[in-house]
Amino acid sequence: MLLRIDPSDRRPIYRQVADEIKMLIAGGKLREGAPLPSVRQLASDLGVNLNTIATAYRELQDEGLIAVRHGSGAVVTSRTSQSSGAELRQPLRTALTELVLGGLSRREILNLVSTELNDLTKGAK
Amino acid sequence: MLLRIDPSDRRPIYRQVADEIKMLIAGGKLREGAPLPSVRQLASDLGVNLNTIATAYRELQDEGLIAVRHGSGAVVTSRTSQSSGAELRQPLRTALTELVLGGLSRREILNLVSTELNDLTKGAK
Amino acid sequence: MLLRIDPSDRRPIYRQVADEIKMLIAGGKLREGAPLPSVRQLASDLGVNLNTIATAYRELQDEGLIAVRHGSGAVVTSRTSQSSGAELRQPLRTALTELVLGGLSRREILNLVSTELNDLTKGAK
Amino acid sequence: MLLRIDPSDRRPIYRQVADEIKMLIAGGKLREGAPLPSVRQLASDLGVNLNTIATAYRELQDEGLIAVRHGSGAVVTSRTSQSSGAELRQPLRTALTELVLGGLSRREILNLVSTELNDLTKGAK
DNA sequence: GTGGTCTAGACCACG
DNA sequence: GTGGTCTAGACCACC
Repeated sequence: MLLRIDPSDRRPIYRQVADEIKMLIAGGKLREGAPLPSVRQLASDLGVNLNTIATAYRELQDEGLIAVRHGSGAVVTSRTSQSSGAELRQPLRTALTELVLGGLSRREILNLVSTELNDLTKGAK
Repeated sequence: MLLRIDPSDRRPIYRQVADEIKMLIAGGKLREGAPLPSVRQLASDLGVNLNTIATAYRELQDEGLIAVRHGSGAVVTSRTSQSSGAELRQPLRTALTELVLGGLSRREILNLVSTELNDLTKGAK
Repeated sequence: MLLRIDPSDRRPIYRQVADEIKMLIAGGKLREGAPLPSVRQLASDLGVNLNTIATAYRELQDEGLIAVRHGSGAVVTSRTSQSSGAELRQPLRTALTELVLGGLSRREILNLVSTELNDLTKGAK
Repeated sequence: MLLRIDPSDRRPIYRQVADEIKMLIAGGKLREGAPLPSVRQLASDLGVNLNTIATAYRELQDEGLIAVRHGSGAVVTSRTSQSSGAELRQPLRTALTELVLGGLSRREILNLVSTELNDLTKGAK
């Protein structure tokens, strides 16, 4: 499992971890049933506390993306509940605003979105 | 200045305020030189603490979007410092990941992005 | 013995097994003296670890619902020790609280309880 | 805020706290907008760690029962999302099974449920 | 003042 | 082995 955390990122570590795993799932790199590394293993790999990873896994579990069982680790599940559209659009709006302020044209932004969507699924089996 | 804060939004209030002002600037509704309401005035309008608005203005100032002068209020400036590409792309990636997990197709996402970009500049003078 | 375990159920497997057997006993489908499958047999049927079933049987034994003898399997017994009222009421309270928060009226809840009690004994010989 | 935790209860402390607050909300003793004690205050009152209470509050927040904001504490909100019926019935079934095994008759159980529903709303303004 | 996050370390529950 | 919970204490973010 290749994950990287960035200390300069303003998101808390547990969320960075959860978000990266979400990307792997969204991109098809982690399919339903795929096992995730153990909390201890991943904590050791990333050099963070065990509880930090446990919090990340708990968030993913609450969103229905993984199933965690006591003696047998965590596996990817298909998402059962879907978020409402409104909740999904707010972060998109914020991200697009920053791009516009960054000087990108409408065309450049659409190209960037297209590129990012490709990257997301790049290398999926 | 029409701003609305949403208590159910998970972002802190100061960031909601900063983000909304950013959208107005990005959409051309607030152009260079346009005056912003005073910290005191805006705090009163929104019914929030003075420090909350001050923090929002400080963030905008740090990003080079507004200039704050003692005694003469704040005005919109053209952005001087450009963020690096990586910083701009990370929130976009997170937003797109959620859309993919929400079940939207590539085409639907591109349409949504297009719509949001239109909304951003809707009504700009 | 028809038992089903649900991976998406938050209860540990051993408790799901114990709870299902309890329902069979409470509903009269397993009467005093009825033999239970061996730990090995049930573990095999359900595809779970031997220890998991052993833990379930131990819990049932601790509550006086079954008697386990080396070499001769387990049989249902009449319960000898009665739990105190407080211990029985706490899970009921929690369950009712969730129903109320779920928006069910008092009448709807009483109907639901009645239905569940019927289901419990449905098909008992 | 009168809350009690029971060390002999098998539920973790954070869940006991969350469940008790849920009962107060379900019973109308804590209405929409009512402020909850601060994390530190409640932790001190109950003699448990600050993080334990924070976990309880986070669970309530995730269920949409309270809104927690950084500088201004937690307040009760109306629940927005409703759980599905299946999830609500499983704990009820388990609770009823224990009552049947405890020797209570159908009539006694219905009376007990009725009593508990009364207790839940007892004393609500 | 408020809550949020992280650490180190302990002990328990589960399979 | 696995994850879950709790503690004590630290530091940060928000209002």
